[in-house]
Amino acid sequence: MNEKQAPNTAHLPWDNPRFRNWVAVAKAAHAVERAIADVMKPLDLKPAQLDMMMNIHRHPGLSQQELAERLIVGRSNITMLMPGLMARGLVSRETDAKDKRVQRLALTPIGTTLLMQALELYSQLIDKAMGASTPEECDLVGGQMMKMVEILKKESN
Amino acid sequence: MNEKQAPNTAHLPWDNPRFRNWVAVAKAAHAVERAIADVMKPLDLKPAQLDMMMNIHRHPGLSQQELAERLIVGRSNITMLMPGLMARGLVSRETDAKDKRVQRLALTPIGTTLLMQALELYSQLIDKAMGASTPEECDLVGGQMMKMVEILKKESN
DNA sequence: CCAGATTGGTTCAACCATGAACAATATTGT
DNA sequence: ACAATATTGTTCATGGTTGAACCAATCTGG
Repeated sequence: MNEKQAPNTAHLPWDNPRFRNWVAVAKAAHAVERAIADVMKPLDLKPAQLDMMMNIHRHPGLSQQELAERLIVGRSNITMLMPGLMARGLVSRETDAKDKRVQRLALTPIGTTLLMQALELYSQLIDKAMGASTPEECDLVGGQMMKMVEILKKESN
Repeated sequence: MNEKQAPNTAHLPWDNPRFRNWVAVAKAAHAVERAIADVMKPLDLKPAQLDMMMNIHRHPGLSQQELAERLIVGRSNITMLMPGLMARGLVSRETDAKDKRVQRLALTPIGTTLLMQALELYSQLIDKAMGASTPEECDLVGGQMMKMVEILKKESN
């Protein structure tokens, strides 16, 4: 009946390979997030701001609503972060002419420059962290993750 | 041989396979985190609390310091969450006899029961989300992630 | 034995993220 | 045309997470 005092390994979800492996993913994501925060301190950019700027760069002119969807984040979150980025002249915002409700976002030249510096650091960090993986392995990992996001998107409707 | 490392070559970091794929990992982790929060609402457990309980279950008698290290989280975070879990009778805490500084944590029977329910839901969610992946693919993904955590742990010292 | 350095934990103020309630603007059905 | 409805973004109160400052217990090296 009674096992040793060592780690508790009753037969439950730990036997599930998917579950066990996902826990590793979650932990890695958390670890990288913290490492990113460290690396970005010199640029005074936080992970959330970096994510925003990355998406604005890739999809210039998107609305705050679209941005929130992409980041899987509440709309109010965008609203709260925008003033800081605009005050630093990194992001510009103008109301759409056709629909005065929507605010269209874009990076300023200064924002673009800063983003490039940040991405360089980001990329270096990831290269280091994933240095033990071949490009093929990385592609497989990334592919699995994209599938997951798709499935979750469908589920959540 | 001694080519410059091209600071501003045409390499938008999205050309970097590792980087591009990592973004997918981060997004999936975020999406799952939010899905977990939803699924756990009936049990009134938040992801952070769930993570804590999972670790206490696997390593009964660990200290708050050790727990914080495992979760990659500040010590104060543990301190702030403990009262809630103890008030609900989910986690017990007692000061170590040999070293009166350390607080040793354990799940109560109630806490264990609740954790099992939570893990069942968690496991189901992950099974759904990773349903498109074979166990082998999951193992590869999990393996890569564990390598990353190891690398980052070394780097951060 | 004891002064200084270390370690485990707590407190606190600051900052982030969130959802609900709201205002302004579009869209739709009749 | 126009009253319901929906959508976009903001405000606000709440709760989570953090690092620095702090206290108490322990360890270290004379």
